[in-house]
Amino acid sequence: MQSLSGNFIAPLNPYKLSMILQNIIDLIKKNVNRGIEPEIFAPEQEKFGHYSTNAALKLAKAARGNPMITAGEIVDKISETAPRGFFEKIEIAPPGFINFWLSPKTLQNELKIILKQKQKYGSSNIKHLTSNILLEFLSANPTGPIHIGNGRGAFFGNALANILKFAGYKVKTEYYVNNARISEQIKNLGKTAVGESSDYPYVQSFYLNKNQKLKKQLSKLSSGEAGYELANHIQKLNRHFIEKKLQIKYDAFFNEESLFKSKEIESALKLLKNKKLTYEKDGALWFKAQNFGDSEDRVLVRSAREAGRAGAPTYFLTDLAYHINKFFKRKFGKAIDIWGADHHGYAPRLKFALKALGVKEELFEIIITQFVRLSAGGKEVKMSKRKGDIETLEKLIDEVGLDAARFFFLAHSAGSHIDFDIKFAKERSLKNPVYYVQYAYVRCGSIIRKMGNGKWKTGNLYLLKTREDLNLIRQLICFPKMIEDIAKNYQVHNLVRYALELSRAFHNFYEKERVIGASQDLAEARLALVKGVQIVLKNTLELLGISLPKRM
RNA sequence: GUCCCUAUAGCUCAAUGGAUAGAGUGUGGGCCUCCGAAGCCCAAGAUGCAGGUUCGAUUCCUGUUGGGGACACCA
Repeated sequence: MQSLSGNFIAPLNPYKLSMILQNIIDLIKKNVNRGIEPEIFAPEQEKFGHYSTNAALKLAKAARGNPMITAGEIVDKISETAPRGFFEKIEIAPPGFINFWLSPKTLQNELKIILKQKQKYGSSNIKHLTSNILLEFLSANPTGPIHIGNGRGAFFGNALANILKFAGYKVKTEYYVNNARISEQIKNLGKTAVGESSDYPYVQSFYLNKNQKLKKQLSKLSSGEAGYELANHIQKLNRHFIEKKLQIKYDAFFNEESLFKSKEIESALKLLKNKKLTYEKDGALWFKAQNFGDSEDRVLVRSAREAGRAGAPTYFLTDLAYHINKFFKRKFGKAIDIWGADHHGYAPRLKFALKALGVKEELFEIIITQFVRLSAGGKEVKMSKRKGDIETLEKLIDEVGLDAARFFFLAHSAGSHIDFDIKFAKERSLKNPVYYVQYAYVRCGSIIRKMGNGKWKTGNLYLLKTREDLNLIRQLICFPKMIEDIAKNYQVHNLVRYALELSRAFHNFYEKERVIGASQDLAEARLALVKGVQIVLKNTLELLGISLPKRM
């Protein structure tokens, strides 16, 4: 049986919860075999305390010991060295969990910190090692409107960027515009515009019929130029929609076409050739993807197999040049791409290529968002740009509202398929849980408004000791750890669930306890608590991009 | 055929290998002389199937069945 070594470093007053928890983790880690990460988490059930750790279970497993005995040792060590009065109770529960109850004093101290830090509560300004991140998301093709499926990437990317920045990372957001003149989709778009083909049948009804001037102008151009001009027109409309209606601002829009103007396509090719990663076959130039684990080699430059396209770069090459630009020209420390599931099969080759060029695997992450399956009254609706039956995101937002749409998309993990019934979207939007959260915020504001400004002191927080009081504080103080976790695991939907849980704790408090009408001392203390809830709800909703109504 | 995602309550979704699998919605029943009832409380209701690893599996592995998707010198 091993015993614990090392000391718990007690922080000075005022107690800082995050430091104490970190100390516990560090103490445990010192005593645990490498590769085992003990976890401290907020258990779902109240009776398991404010925080809980499985450290003893992990430690005992590694050492083949008895978890209950190991837990006892850990508890001895912690209670020996923790600041006096920090914990109310520490308990060991079978099969070996250690449950911590913070003392009312600790909880109340944390509330003081919330009131003091306000909009900064939960944020961090620690300089992270993998700072300077480029986050690319949405990047819808400029050949049509933003559709409902794009909504996932849009809201997810935007919220993730907010969270990463809040957590202290340096992040730039970017939108990649696939508008290269040489690409087949732009050419086909042009042919459709001048009436030489009908690859994009909705172009007439969506764009040209509404804009005769543009139609006339395009008809004078070659199909290639018409495609480029139309793509730029569509992109302009899409960007306007993204910025004005979705209220998503990007740091940059990057044009695919610019990679040709700057000759970065050629230099990317040169780089690959110099590293001997290419070969010629059947008149095309190939990347040796198999050498890096891909199932087959991939074409970089086309052969004359398709008339008129010999020597043209594939999308793979332009996309690779774009990522070379991210890493080597602009020198981002890390790139995160958010892609729709229809591109998932394409992810490996890009990863292999960047790996071949020396980019460490963990510095290039691709997050795949799964499909949104559309139905109408239970019947599935197929989205096909070609057929012209497009369900635009704009139409959806006009029907259900931006907040409800955002909340719905963000509530689901990126990797899960979601079903969306258009027919019931509006009806369901009235029951959208976003209103549950916003209503909690409105109730906070209502109490604060009624109490009036300036007439009350912060109050004696030690009077907050009912079940509802303490439970509410318990929810509040989870916020910083929540942010920290999401910045690492990108599980944005956890923040949505947190918003719901905090709101629930508040609604419960609201039903069972009084603020106005309590004795003056208690009313002051509860007012402070309500202000704390308002602060954390505001921080949460702002990160998610949900509006904060004063009245509903 | 190969590969990726997925299967949890009537429906839509949660659950970094942990404790009695949570919410919303729907269904049934309660709560406003009291800070806004867009709220609160109570009830019934679920891990596709078969094995394996583990003190412990919704989670990991194998097989199987069903759903979605990708397999271009399109993007």
